[in-house]
Amino acid sequence: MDRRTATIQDVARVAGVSTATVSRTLSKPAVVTKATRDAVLSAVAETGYRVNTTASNLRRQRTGSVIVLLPNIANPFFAQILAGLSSVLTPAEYGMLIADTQSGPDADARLAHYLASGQADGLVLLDGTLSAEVLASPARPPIVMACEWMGSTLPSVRVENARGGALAVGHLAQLGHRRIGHVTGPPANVLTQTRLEGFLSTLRELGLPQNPDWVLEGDFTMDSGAAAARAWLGLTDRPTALFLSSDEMATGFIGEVQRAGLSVPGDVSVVGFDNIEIAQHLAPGLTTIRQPRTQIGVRAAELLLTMIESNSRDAPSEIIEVELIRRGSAGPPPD
Amino acid sequence: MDRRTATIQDVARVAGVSTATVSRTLSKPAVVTKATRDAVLSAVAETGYRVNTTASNLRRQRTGSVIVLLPNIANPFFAQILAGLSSVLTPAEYGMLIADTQSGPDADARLAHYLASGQADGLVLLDGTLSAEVLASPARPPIVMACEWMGSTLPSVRVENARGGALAVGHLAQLGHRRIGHVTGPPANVLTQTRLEGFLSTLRELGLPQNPDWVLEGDFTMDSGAAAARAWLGLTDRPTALFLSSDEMATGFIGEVQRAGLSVPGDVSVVGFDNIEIAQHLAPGLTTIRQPRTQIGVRAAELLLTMIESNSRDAPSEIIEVELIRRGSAGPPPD
DNA sequence: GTGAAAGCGCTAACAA
DNA sequence: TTGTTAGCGCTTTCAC
Repeated sequence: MDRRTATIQDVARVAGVSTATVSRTLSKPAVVTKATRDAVLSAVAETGYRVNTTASNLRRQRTGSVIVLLPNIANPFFAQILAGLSSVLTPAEYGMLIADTQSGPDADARLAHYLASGQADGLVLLDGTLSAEVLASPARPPIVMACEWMGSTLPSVRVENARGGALAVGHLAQLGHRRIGHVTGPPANVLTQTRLEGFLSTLRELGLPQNPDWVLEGDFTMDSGAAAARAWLGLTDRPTALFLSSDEMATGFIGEVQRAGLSVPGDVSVVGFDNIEIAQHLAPGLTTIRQPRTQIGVRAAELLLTMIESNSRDAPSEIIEVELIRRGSAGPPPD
Repeated sequence: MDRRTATIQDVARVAGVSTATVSRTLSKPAVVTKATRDAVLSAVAETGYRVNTTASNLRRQRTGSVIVLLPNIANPFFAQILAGLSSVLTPAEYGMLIADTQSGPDADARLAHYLASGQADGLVLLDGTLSAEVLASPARPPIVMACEWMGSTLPSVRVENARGGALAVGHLAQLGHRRIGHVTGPPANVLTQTRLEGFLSTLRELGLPQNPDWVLEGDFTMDSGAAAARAWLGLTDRPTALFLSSDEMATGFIGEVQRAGLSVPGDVSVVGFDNIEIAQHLAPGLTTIRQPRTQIGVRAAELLLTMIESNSRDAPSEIIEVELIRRGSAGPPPD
């Protein structure tokens, strides 16, 4: 019993055919006669043969993998998109290589590296802060954006972020709020911009006041939500409701407000964004804008595979809808 | 300007040397003269050459990637271990391939497949429910377990799970509780077993009552924590404190208890396990057992790389310490 | 210190 | 339908 794994040569010898026939049998079984197919398959079983992916890839001038570039794997938000990506890529026999842009120093350089390296048949970008020039690379593989990106014309799977902001404000206004504030994500992030836009334009449409003091800066984390709560507590002229650009921030916000002895929604109404798992387990439940993250991953992967297989660098972008989820954290304003 | 990327041949031609010299210059620069090294490096710059990893791997009989087998990428718990793994594997030029055992039907078969496929230089297992026999595979690559696994003798990075259970019970007992319950993870899971053991043995040591009605079954999710809360509410003879085998469950539990109009820790004290991010943002903050997940990933990756590079199938296992984090969710029992 | 040459294991023309 | 053959791009002896 040999320690080394069997090669296609071994199978060919055992089956009494050429290596080409073995290869054919495995990749397009219809093209060989049943007799040879049976012989080959039993030789495969006997030898325990598995194709050597590396050799196959080299010969076929492909890599069999897709690189996913994201800011932070540990963020549950991305983790769920990854799950969606994986559910499509794995069955299609593509490996998913994950590159964390936060772990290294220069994210742009990393991207440039991956573009040039030829280490992947395609790229999925989940980081909206990368610089666009990098993509000028001449022989780059197909790329799909799974987030918004200012001024990019790349094929993308995007969520109706502006509409999410609009839904949030609309809901709060309908509950009777007129003094509505916002906690943003990190300023450089496009999601931040778009949700803020939806927020502001809806205030305008509804004729509600726009007070710059009521727009607080966050960075999507729970910590920054808690900080926003402290800032809100310190305002002399507090808004009665807040739309926060992520559920994580909303969670941190609510916790801090409650620890200060105030009540949600009694003293302040809160609407988040994402509908992460915890939203329904908080007390009160978190009213939020649902964005289907697994689906974003699934569609992005499908788009990318289409591009890879048709050897195209372009594909129709896709918009994924958001939805308001009503729970207990938003109610009528205090009299 | 050619569309195709430059090969080692192109570099050799431009530099006026052989391909062997180019290869040497790039892998062990010390072995060539400064003159040739300079010529080669400038030719590399000029042509924009990058080594073709696939070809290199084929020639060197390696794959350059590590497979990580886990139950569910979307789980933030695993996501953080992945971050740790990635922070070691990426700089070492290993790709990290992620295989989700939940997405396919037969996890054991998947594992067997990966073991035999030769698609990776090493494996990291994060799934404690896989069957041990599968590992009998003859020519398998190095494997590291980053979780406990009944009866396995594989090199592993483990956490002091039993001690965690003991710390939780000890803390609650010290606060004055004598009626202490437990919410477990899924029964098949080894973590479940070990934490339960720590829980039970400490009750015994401290002479506290062991009531089977006070041990509720969960599955680590927030939903199951909420369900446990409903079960607890339905008990005629309620424990005054609970140790839950995950922070997610504790979060779901607290939310549901609060929605029922009761208070934590006023009516019931809660201790979780993990110290996930939200623990400090709940109101009250969640008292819990900290396990350093990123570090688990880091150590597992380091262990695996050592094994790969020394071509060994064995390595000393490692235990990572846990720690009690005191916050507000555990207090004295109600009189 | 450097070059020539032999493959790693596979697939896809092309020929038979 | 099947076999022959020529590489994919690289690394590594083995000579010099």
